[in-house]
Amino acid sequence: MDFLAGLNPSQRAAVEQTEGPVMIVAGAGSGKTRVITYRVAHLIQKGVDPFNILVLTFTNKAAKEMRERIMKVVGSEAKNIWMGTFHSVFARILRVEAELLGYPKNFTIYDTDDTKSLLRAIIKELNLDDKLYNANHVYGRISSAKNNLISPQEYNKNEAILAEDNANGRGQLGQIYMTYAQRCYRAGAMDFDDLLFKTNVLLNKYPDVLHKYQHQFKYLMVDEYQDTNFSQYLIVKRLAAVNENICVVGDDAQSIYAFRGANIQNILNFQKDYPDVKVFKLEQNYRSTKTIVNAANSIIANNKNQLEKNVFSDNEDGEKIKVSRAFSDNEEGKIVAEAISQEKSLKSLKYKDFAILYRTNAQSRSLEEALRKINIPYKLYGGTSFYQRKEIKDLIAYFRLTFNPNDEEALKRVINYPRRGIGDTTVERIMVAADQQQVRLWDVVANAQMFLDGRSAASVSNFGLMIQSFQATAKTNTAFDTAMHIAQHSGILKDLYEDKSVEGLARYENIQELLNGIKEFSEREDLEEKGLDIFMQDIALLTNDDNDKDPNADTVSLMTIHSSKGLEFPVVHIVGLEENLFPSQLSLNSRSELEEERRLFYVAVTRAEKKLHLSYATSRYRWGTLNNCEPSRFLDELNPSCLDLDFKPRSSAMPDDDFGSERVQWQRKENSNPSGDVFSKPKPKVVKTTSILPKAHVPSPGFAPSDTSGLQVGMEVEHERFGFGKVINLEGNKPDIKATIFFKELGQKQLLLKFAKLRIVN
DNA sequence: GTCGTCGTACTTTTT
DNA sequence: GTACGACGAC
Repeated sequence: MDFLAGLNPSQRAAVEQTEGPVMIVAGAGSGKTRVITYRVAHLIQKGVDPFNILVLTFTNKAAKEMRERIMKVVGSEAKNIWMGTFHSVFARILRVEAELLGYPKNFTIYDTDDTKSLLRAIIKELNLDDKLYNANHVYGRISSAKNNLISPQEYNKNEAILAEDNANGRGQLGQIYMTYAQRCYRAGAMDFDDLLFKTNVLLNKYPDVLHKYQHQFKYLMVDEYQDTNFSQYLIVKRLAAVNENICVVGDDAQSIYAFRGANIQNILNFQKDYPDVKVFKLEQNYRSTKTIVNAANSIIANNKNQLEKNVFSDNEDGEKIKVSRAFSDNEEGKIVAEAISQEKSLKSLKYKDFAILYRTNAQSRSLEEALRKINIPYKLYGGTSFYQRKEIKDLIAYFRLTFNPNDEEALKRVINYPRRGIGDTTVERIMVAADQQQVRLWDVVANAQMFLDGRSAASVSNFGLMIQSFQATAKTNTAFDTAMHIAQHSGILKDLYEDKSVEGLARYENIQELLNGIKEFSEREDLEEKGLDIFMQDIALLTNDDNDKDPNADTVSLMTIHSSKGLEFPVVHIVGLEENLFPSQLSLNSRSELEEERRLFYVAVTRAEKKLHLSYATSRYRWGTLNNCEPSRFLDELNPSCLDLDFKPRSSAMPDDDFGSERVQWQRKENSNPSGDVFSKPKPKVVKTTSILPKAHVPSPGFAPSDTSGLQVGMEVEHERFGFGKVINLEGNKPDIKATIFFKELGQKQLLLKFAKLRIVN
């Protein structure tokens, strides 16, 4: 157990507390992965059978890395741990139990594209306005229903939901949801949310099944618990109900997936669910410099709903955070690229020590161009992953159809690709026939002569025979041989081969690559079953980084902040710090959404080990047009003593020269932080300000001080001169209550309530 | 039934 | 500026 010696006291305590409910609140960079790894290793060394351990992670990559690290400590035993994402682990369980729920073991997993395409079809069939019933919107609505375990039947009985839909003029949503669920069922398909929803159904409806898994998983661990939704929460709660050996790990400050149903309350309320929970806080950040940790703390202090913790660093102070201003998105790219080039040679770093993080994928373009221009190698993470490419999905659709001929989305995708004379009209007829005769699409295809006539019957029939021949091939051949056979006989390989354009060539190569991947799978020695059906099982759950050809290549990393979670880099550039971009325009409607954006910024900042660069542009192309941009409010929230600005005031003293060298000053630069307290901000000098930063506050019309006796932490107030701010602390007794208020424009100030003239905003 | 052009919506994040 | 779906011509 010598590995325990390398842990600090709180890490070690968390590792050694193996029994009962445990919550580990792990600040950014506090060695969370280490703790989970060692905790699992410790369990195994104590004699717990790895088959009895279930570890749920947020990404496939995290699971893979963790397994490898555990393997280094306890050896190959680690292979037997149940470890993976919620989706992959419960997909695996659902395949075993599928028939109880009326699904085939080979059920298809519909990805987002399949789901949307099916929804579009349903909306069309129901003769609904596809603008009002936008597929994205409908999907979101159904997804959130499922994540809250609301079935179609319950949806259609729920007065509140129906009233809301009706009020929005979308009274048919319940009908769409119902139809969608039926069609998925008929197709033997589950979407992402179904994997969790149906698991809940399974565990709820079949006590013996629940009992089986409760006793199988004697020890549960959930990573990134702050990002779990209600559906996931309930699965965990049910599974843990017998042994209560449940350990959740997370950081409320890094909860960034509420937009897709994650519920931050899951972690905030864990102590209520398990009153005898042992809580461990990992507060020492080993990753970043003091400057970076302090900056991160100053950001997150603006959020109110938090678990109390004090993240600190014993590392060196490090360099200040460089803030750059560009006049356009392209210039921003240039600034970043040049900064990387310079810093690399100055500090003898490698390209892979650098990461560029942005809010939206669309921002990558200008950065890529700038990097290419000065020959900096880079790697783009995220974006369209390998498995989302059209040609890959086409071939996979044939595979899907082979193992699940009822998979209607796959059928529609390839029934006329490559072209075989089965046009929209014929497909339409097949669907109508299936509806009228109450049979599945595949039944119509397989018996085309019974339902269709003449020419189209022949081509559809031939298509059906081809799929049946694939099924026969699959029965007796390895994954690779089957895949190759299908690629050839479907005509896909030929079709792509004949396309001699650059894109066509790339598509052909992608298919080759998929086939190579399947070949490798076929040759694996650690698997008992190597059929193509096994290879196919998790394919819808694989994402971008699964196809990382050369993880050690020396390249700069480009990715969204969301996908950077869990990673770290010596030097990080966060770009596009502009209002309406970061924070996103769509998040400005509510406090909770804005707080999520702020946590996102916190995540971004805490990726950096040594040096952080921030940048924004004053204009940027969006939707093909040039837009003016304001700097992000998040810049104002950073502790100014951590910053190093590359621009000076655009005040009267300094005439504008040109865009590039136009200098603006951040007024707080010079006089920062006399007290040394990272949160206290200096009294502002009254400076003639620019369009960018603090304006002298003009009180709202009719400004009048409120009665502040009922003032509480979290309230928003307006001060006659200091402007708007939020109460972050109250101390002392009446009448000498002292309020700590974080002013939007000026930062943190302490005021005696009996003197301050404050108007309570809300 | 197929191919091409035009119009629209997209830009939040992903299992 | 792109990508996809709708619609019309052949």
